[in-house]
Amino acid sequence: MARPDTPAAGAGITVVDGSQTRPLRADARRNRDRVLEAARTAFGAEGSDVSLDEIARRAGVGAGTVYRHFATKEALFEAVVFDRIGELVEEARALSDDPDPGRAFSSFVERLAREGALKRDLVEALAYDGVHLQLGEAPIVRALTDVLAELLRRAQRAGAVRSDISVDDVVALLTGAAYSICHSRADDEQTRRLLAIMYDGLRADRTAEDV
Amino acid sequence: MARPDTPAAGAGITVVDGSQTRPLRADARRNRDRVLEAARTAFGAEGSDVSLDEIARRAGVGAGTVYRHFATKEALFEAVVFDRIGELVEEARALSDDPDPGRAFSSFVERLAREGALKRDLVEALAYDGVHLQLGEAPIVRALTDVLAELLRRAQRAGAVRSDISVDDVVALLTGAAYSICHSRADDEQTRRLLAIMYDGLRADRTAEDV
DNA sequence: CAATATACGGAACGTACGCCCCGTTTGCTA
DNA sequence: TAGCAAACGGGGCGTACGTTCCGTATATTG
Repeated sequence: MARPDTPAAGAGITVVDGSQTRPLRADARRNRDRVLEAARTAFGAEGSDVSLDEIARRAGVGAGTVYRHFATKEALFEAVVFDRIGELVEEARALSDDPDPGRAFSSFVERLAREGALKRDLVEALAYDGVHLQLGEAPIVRALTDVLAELLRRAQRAGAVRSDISVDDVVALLTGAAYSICHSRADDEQTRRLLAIMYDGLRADRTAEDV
Repeated sequence: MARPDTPAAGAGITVVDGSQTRPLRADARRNRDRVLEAARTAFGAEGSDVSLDEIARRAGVGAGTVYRHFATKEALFEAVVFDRIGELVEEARALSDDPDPGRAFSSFVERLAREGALKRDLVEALAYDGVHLQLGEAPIVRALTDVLAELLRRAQRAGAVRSDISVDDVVALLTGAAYSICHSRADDEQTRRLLAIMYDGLRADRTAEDV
């Protein structure tokens, strides 16, 4: 992202929400969806440094239209990332009372890593949190952390995962795994191996005696 | 990096080498060293998107001076990264006939991960290879791969590291670990834990039966 | 110390990008 | 269908950055 020095003094622009005010006009609604979809694709494939003009072009709208729906490029990026995180949270919640906590944890770990490996924006958001963005405070991120913590705690209690690690460790590890997978253009076989290594490390019952 | 569309048609600029032609003038030599040192610090701490003007400023020279020694910003970046890789290769070679192959491998893995965690340029170079840069062909990178392969092979033969992984896997894993460590601003304790997890995964003698 | 090749600094150029403005178009309402 | 608020598009502004140019300064040589 570009870290603009001018903090984008928000003009009276229509913002994300949409409640309270009257519903969007039909074309506005349609264009907003198109922009979001184009942004999902672009940010997912190339990360946050796709230009806004490029996204507008792909969405088939003008740049001004994008700004009518999202106050800044960063707001658009956040909207995309929050969407993705929301989907993940939902999946994680569905797993959180699985009778096999070890399996529940491992399948979500794999899900998250694979999703990150495919969607650069996710990795960027998780990794650069606090540097370019400050999305750490967002409720949806909190929700992800919480549900992941729950999965981890249950897996640890069941003895499936080593007990000396925290949610932050898991997130850091997943971020790194996703990063390396998507940047090394790993094929399916290599992806499988990398995830296996990581997961073996996570469940090791011994504490680390060396390294 | 900025991926300039104009491929910087090299004017008759003094290039890295220095052999064959008469030695640099004293001030030129000094400035070149200053630039390299400033670039090491800047690229190491912030990655390749530090501006060239900023590097020149920190080195106490003008932008023109930088270009007299390095044809493009990318060339400067490469010079810094190659330097670092060269140092690592030297260290790896010193370990390559260690009587304990497992320890030799693990200590180099830790060394590389920690170095990457501290030097963003390294992670970037290793990860983005082929995307922004094409440093994969460089002899020094080849040398790193080779010596790492040797360390890995010996560790595997000694039964210290699982046998189903390749050098590429190790590099990808290390890149990811370094990335997550330096971006999550992990403290020493967390760094230790992440490396422990990774290394436990690497030495697991079982093959991955799940995930 | 004079002469000269070498190197220096920083102003200037071209480009890319985030963001805003405004004349024009379009969906909604009566 | 007429009138209007809402929305559109894309040209334009300011900035940042990579790179080049050139008038000036300095190390080197005899």
